[in-house]
Amino acid sequence: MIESDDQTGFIPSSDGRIARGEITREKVLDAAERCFAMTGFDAVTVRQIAREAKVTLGVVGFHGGNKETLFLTVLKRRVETLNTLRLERLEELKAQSEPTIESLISAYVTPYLEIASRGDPQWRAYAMLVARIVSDDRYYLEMAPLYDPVARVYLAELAKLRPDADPQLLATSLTLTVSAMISIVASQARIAGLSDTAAPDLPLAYKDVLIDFCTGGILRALEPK
Amino acid sequence: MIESDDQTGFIPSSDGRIARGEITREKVLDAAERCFAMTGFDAVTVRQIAREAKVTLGVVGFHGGNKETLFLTVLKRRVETLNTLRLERLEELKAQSEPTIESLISAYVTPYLEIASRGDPQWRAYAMLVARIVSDDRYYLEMAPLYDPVARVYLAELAKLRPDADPQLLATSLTLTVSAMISIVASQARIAGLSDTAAPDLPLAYKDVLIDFCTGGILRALEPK
DNA sequence: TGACATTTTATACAATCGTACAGACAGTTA
DNA sequence: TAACTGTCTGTACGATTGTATAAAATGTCA
Repeated sequence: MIESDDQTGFIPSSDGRIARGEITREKVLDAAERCFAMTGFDAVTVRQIAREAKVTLGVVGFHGGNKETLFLTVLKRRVETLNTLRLERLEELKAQSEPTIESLISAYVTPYLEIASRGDPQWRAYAMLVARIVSDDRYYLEMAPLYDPVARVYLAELAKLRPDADPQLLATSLTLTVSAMISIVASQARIAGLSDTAAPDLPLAYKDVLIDFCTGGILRALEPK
Repeated sequence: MIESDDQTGFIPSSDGRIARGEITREKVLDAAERCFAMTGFDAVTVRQIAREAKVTLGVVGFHGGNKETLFLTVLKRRVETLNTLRLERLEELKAQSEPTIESLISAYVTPYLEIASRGDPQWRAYAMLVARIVSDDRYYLEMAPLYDPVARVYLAELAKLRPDADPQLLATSLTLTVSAMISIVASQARIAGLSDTAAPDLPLAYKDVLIDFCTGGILRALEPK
């Protein structure tokens, strides 16, 4: 049904070092990323992914393995990038001046919003996928070792600013911040629905509200009674 | 395999007006509620629901209809109750004194936390199910007419308190509040994971932090720059 | 009692699922 | 060229899916 695309069978042998299937592999991972982001793990069919990637069924298995393996591969593929962005922002922050709660929140939140707002639909899909799995405890055990370390770094910075604050209160505050951040990307339909005017669709447009909301929230939550 | 239970075939014919299958119907809906809450729509099997309800496969279809119909029935079954609770709280509030942002947030958030903290595992399951669908735009169109009207009532109250605030800012603030509330129930594993101490598992225990966080957040988000 | 409506059982069905694999194909190396 | 490795196609498999339905069971009512 679908005509063979331009690059079918093309191999970048100029270098000779790039494995022949590397391009196909990425097509598969990209397609899987889009599919999983759209409807979640269970609703997605391996055949759907194949169709989306414009490859045959067997290729998905060849490059992606198990459906579950494929899912985890997709998730882990970009974790490093996001984590690095967050840590870099933090370092810049600390190099310039003393961090504040607001600037910490900004440093944590901005990379994710930027990723979700990029032109690249692939990064946007990844952002939605993250939103999907973060709000589901089923995946927590699998995902915790990937994301929590960076969260703990930020948690430590918050603790430096509020040495007397209850650690559990700090953890809760950060979790609430994360879920607020996530909902900017995941619940855009609801935001647009409750505003009667057409709401902007780029997550970055909500950056200031989000940062204000989370900063104000943390400040008040940590305030000694 | 499973022995016939105590009440198999029992009919409350004392009244005679209660349909014979009403008990079975509720067993099916309850089981479906628990299953859908646990893993979401797509991962659940009609046969799983039947097993959970301790009825045969056909009974699920007889009382619940389609899998999708069953899902919607389960969702709609308790909406009225939750909405009423929220509106009652609001009325009490307005009767006593002038509402504040904090008291409004409390009135909106508390019923949900209480429902999720009840001993009744069924209500708890419903709370988790709501958390699942709220954070998924796939269900928004179906759910908006059920939940949004009450949200709009609260939105109007907020607007009364801050007449000059941008309506879109108000809508965003409320959405962030909702997602924070939801995450208290849905992301308990993550909260517990980031706190190193064992965190309490009753959502109501987080009521104060949540209200502080959301009020502080809204106050700062609405603050004129 | 016997006709009746409702509920439950048991089974069947086509469709689709994830996975596996033999063979065709392509490009590299000897 | 021939052997070889990595990639891809096509198809097949058993398992499981959602749904439908005939027949049995159950309780009601005349």
